[in-house]
Amino acid sequence: MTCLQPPASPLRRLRQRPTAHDVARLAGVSQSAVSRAFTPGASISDAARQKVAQAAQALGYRPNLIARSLITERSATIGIALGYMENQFYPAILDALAAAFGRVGYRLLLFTQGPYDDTDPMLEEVLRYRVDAVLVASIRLTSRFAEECAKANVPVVLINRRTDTDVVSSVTGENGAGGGRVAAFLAAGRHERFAFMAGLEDSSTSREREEGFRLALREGGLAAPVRVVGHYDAEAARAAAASLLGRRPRPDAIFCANDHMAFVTIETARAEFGLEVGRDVSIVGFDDVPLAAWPSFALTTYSQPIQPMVQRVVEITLGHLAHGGSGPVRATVPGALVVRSSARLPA
Amino acid sequence: MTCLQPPASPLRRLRQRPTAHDVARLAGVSQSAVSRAFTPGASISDAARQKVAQAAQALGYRPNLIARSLITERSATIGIALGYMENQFYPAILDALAAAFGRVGYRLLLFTQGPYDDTDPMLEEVLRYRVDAVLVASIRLTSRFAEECAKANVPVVLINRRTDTDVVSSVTGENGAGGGRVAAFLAAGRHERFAFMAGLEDSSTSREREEGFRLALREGGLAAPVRVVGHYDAEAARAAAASLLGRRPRPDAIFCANDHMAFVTIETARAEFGLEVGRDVSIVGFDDVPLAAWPSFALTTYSQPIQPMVQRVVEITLGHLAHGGSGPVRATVPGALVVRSSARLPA
DNA sequence: TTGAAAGCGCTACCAC
DNA sequence: GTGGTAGCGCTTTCAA
Repeated sequence: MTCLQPPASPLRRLRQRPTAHDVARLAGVSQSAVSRAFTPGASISDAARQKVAQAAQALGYRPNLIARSLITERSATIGIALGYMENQFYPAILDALAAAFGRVGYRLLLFTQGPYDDTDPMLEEVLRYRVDAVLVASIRLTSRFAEECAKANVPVVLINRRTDTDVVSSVTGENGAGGGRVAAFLAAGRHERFAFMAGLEDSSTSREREEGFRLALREGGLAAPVRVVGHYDAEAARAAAASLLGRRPRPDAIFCANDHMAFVTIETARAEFGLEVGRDVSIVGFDDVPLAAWPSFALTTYSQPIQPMVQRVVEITLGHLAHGGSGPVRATVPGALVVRSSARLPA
Repeated sequence: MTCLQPPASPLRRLRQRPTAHDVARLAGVSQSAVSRAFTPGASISDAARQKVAQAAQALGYRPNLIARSLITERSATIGIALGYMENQFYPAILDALAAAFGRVGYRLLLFTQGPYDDTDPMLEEVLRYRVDAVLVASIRLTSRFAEECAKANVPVVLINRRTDTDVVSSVTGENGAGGGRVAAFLAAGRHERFAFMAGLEDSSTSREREEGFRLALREGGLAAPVRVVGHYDAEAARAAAASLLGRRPRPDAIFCANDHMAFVTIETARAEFGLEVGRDVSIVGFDDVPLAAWPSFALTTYSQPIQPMVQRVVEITLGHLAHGGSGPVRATVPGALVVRSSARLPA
């Protein structure tokens, strides 16, 4: 009895996944035809497409996107560098980004801070994976990162962050204007002793919000705010809030650089100082994450609307992908002051 | 003057990324040597490695992981199907998974519910991308999903979910035991009118927690709980909580199938019914997400510790990847009752 | 230790 | 509309 198994070709490992060749053989067409059958808009007859579909079905064939990527030089994959999931803003935007990019045929490949001390090894990784673009949210990036990506011709879009120089695209909320609007609202509420809780010192977002806040206070002839730093971190924010609330005289209006720190400040005011938020002290945030609307917080905050931001990110990314040479775009998405009850209302 | 540019090879598009060939030429070695220089543990002399490293540096060369994957049949990528980011448990576990898999050389490719009505088109996608394994958290999966992945020889690990049959690996918390422990605690606190808020009807997690809860109540000779369904969703949970709290007599102990619904129930009890949680009504959750520890909620809950769960997921996944044929593993990670003040304490 | 050569599964191009 | 063929950038033999 002769052996019926085909002689294993030299390099062939125990392969079980059917290839386009297998499908072609079964369908009685060429391998090119199989490729065309799986390429929308390719020139192929209905009959051929039908036969291929049937054979593929029978074999459980699925086109290998890895092989396709090798040729097309497009991986249909977008790298996203992200961390700080404790802040509800980031899970929310991640979810929306994955959905929006999914709709136009891209998947997100996640890069968290991971085991690196520094972001640069992550940069190596992200570029080796040949992602079509890189999104950066909530992570400090070295200037080398943007340079290397530019050199490798991989577009970068920053989310909720900017660089000082205009070299890379970004989508942010109305940081300066929002900070100013918060100041005006608190001033109208007859507050007198202002405070600002910064995020990270090198965060453009925190800086811009602070500048807008300070500027509007100054223009209103009001006292400059006391300043503490919460590092966007729950523990640090708690300490910062405690130092602020322990001062005499106590500030009567605290503007936190994001909602996450504002929640911590509210918790601290209540639990450690026995204050009633919105009466004894006013606390305002920035972002308008879902939690802000919950009655326990009822946080007055300046919104950064997720959907419009994601929309801009997608547009800008696809724009870069389409006409590679286009310059960076710095988009600002309008928000609005959402008035709830964590800050005293104007009379 | 002769043209110094090399004649463009037929298929060559405007390529700018240097390849191993380019590096080899500059370093004066073979392309194989370049490959070996970037393969840990390959047999290559220090001198050669040095020359290659230098040339690679000069050219800005990065190995193309796509090309490597085509040969090795490993993409170093793990698909993760996930949604429901509003529940803090999922961002937290995603973050931890990305870090843990990053440490062993894998990236996560994100698949959200996306534009699909049904999860099956997502299945197609995930398998075309040739991910090495699939993680499923918080998404209903059709039984076809697991079958197809098995057929394609792609291991699947469910997180915080199980299938009824033993066909696929899973990592869950102590759902049954936890539900029982909650019942015992509430019984010891002299509660009398129990209620259970279920998640999704077809969620194994919710069912197991409920069974454990009911069983322990029955064994303690206590009344069976009233039952409502919150669908793991904030709006549905609010309605369910309202219906529960509007009953006469009102339940004095509500066990919610997860923390997220417990928070909503607390909010509803306070804002809509003016109740003091922990005195007028006891509310218990399941998960112990970070928010549960905040003073405003101080939620008594049964924990599902993130790190040990992630550790098990990584172990099981790597196990499947190493010896492909191994059967499914159903791991349970121990938790503990975390007593705070949202439920009346035993006397 | 090294280089030549084959080939992973597919797309792109070319004649027909 | 179709099949043949070259080749994407790499890993993996194999012989030297």
